[in-house]
Amino acid sequence: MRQPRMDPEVRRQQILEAATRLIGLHGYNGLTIQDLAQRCGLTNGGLLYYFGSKEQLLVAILEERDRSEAAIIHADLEIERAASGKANYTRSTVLQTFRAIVTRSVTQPELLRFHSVLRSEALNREHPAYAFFLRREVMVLGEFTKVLAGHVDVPARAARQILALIGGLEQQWLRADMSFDLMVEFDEAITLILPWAKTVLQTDKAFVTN
Amino acid sequence: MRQPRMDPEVRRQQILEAATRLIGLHGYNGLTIQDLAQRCGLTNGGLLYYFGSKEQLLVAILEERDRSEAAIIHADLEIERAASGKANYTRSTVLQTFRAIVTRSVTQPELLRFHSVLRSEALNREHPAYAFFLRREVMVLGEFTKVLAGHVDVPARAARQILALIGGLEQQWLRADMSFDLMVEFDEAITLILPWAKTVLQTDKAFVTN
Amino acid sequence: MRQPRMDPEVRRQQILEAATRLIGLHGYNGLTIQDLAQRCGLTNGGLLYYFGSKEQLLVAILEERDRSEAAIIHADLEIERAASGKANYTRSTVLQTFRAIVTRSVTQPELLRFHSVLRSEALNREHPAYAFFLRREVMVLGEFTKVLAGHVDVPARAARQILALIGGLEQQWLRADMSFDLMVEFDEAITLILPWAKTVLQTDKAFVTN
Amino acid sequence: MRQPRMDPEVRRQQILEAATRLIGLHGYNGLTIQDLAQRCGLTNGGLLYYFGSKEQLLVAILEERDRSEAAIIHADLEIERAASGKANYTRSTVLQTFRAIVTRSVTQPELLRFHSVLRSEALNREHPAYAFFLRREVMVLGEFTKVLAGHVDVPARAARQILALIGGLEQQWLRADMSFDLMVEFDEAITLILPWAKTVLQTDKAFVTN
DNA sequence: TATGAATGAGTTTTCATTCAT
DNA sequence: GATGAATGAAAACTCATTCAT
Repeated sequence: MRQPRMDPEVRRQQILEAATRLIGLHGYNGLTIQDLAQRCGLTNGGLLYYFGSKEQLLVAILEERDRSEAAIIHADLEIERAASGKANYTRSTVLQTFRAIVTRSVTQPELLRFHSVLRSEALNREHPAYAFFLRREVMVLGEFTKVLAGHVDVPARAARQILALIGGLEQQWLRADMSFDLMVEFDEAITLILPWAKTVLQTDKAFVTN
Repeated sequence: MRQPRMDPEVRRQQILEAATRLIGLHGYNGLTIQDLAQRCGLTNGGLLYYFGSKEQLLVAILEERDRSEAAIIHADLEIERAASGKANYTRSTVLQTFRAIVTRSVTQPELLRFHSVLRSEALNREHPAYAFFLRREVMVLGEFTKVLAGHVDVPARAARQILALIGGLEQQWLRADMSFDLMVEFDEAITLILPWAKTVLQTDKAFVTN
Repeated sequence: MRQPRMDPEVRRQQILEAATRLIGLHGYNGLTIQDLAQRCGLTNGGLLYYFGSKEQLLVAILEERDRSEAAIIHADLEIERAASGKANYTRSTVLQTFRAIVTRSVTQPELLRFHSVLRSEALNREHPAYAFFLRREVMVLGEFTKVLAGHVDVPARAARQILALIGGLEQQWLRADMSFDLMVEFDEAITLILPWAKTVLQTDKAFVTN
Repeated sequence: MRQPRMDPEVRRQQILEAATRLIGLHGYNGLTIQDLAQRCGLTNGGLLYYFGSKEQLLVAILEERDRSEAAIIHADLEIERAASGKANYTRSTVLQTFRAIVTRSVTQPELLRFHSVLRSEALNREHPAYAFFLRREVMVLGEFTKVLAGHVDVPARAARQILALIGGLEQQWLRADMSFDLMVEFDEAITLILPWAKTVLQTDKAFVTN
């Protein structure tokens, strides 16, 4: 027993993080338990002790993501609207909803890589993450649509467009080795759909700065 | 010798097509020579007789794609501009350039799947298709930029946006099992960037109909 | 500590019983510590705390069997003969000796399964139960031979035959999912070797009934 | 490629034989592909090339057995009876039917070991050979019953007894390391059920000798 | 009395590849 | 122009066992 026995919760997190990174590099199919275990400093069996199987490991990652993401975003929005008492969200909130997603991608490119790669791999109905990403896409589109209510002509369509823009720009950003400013490009792009975005952005920034 | 000895070129094409389909389903990592060979009605060795190795097979597919795609698009454009004698492309041509891509995706969803899946898998520098897709993205963005000259404020940026929109909408379309009209969604989306698109479309259609 | 800390002796018995059942199903090779531990509601390590190793667990089961079986049979017989003062056993005792074995199998089919399966698996010299079953077969044949003295021409041969019949019928009974009356079949079979068996049986029964 | 490429049919037979021997020693659960492959002078994969999986290997063995056994016995019997024109078999044939089985066991102890061990292991409904041995036992009992018609009071019962005797004696023989004469013991035992057996045996032998 | 993390060896199976025929 | 036997490496997973706590 060479491995200096770690706090199990810490170890779990360590594994999840390493797995997320590796899937971001090679996809789920390209991930090998052996490689992952080695990078975590344990044996094959030692790793599977935590998650039982490769697929369950994936599920664990996705669940973790779900917890830390969708829930939070949704909750934030609800609170804001409840507080305001109005039917629709403010322009600032709408913009922040979308920008928050991109901000996260910029600050955590490994997570972005993970999503970008796995999401495409999971286009196949038999992929273990297929259902997850299908469900999630429906949910995100729904959420976007709600958020956009009152701000565009056809909210569902705009939701599609924004989601497409985010995903598409992110992928270009990764392929270009993050050599352009994703945030700037997104801000420009969102202006196509929400023409008032630029003004709001400047106002918000001014507000923050002062 | 069960296999009724086929014309080698036909056989090659058959293999390439089957491989394209399978990569569209499982990615390059998920593709197995065994599976592919079986579906082509020949043995492992028989298949490798044609392509030497799995990676060379991938290269062959990509080369084939290159030939049948970029070349054609580019050539068409050049011809058009040369004929017109002007510096910029006509609105109709610009629109057709982008629509042609989407049209191809709609009419050949298996090719779309192949690109969608492989493009993401190839985000990794070590992936055998990494260089291909990097090169290609640069080229496409360049082409788009040129085409957009004189039609938008910042052509390079619009190129980015259009490419992102196409890729993003395509992926949504695949995940939704092609249950919405991709062409319509694209036409709506392109209007955000090229406000005159709708008019041109109607005119063109009228022209075609009459 | 989920397990409600049990009386260690009770726990030991619980483990032995579960192990007996599982070996009856999958043999010793097919038994896994993991499975056994789970069914006993404790962990791998917890189980091995009791028996040290898989092989020692098997030994423990066999010892337990030895204690509760051969010993008892043998003792009963000795008492009977000592009491009677004669050199040979009475017909009733002879018959009861063999019937007792079958009765046990009928009333405890899980034990029968255990013996049936393990006995065959242990035909291999390297099997951890090889010596046990070899010793035991010699002993049983010897016991049978002694018991049969004066009742058949060649007691050792009859012992062989009876042992074969019991084992063979038992296995048929198990394979047929206990769908015929093993006791009846045995009583009929034993009559081939001990022609007076039927009469004795009827007399004994009459005696019991009245 | 160290292995001097063998005639595939010969290789198949070699594998089947080695597998039969190993299963006779360790059972199906105790058989490992690795061990088997090594003894055949091939790698794991090389072996599985022939049979696909461990279970399919077992199936192949059982099918081979079926072909070379039941079929032959049955055919022989039918021919004999058809030739004689009578409803029942002759005493000599009846006896030969049973003796043939034992003879085979004596001359091919590895086959006997295989059957003895696997038959018990396969008492479990989930064992891959369960169905095979169930079907086979039903068939054998049926065959025996037919053969015994006209020669004993209750043919089905006698069939049971004979099958039990054969199986039981065989197992004793194996455990005793073949140190007694199984054929003799069987001939003595069958006399219990077919009292004329001894006479027939002597007559047959005399006939053969003269 | 156990648990629970971890090992090391081994399991079946898969895969890309090779090469004699 | 292919087949078909075989390899070698690696895949995911299992298992008996160990040992600090």
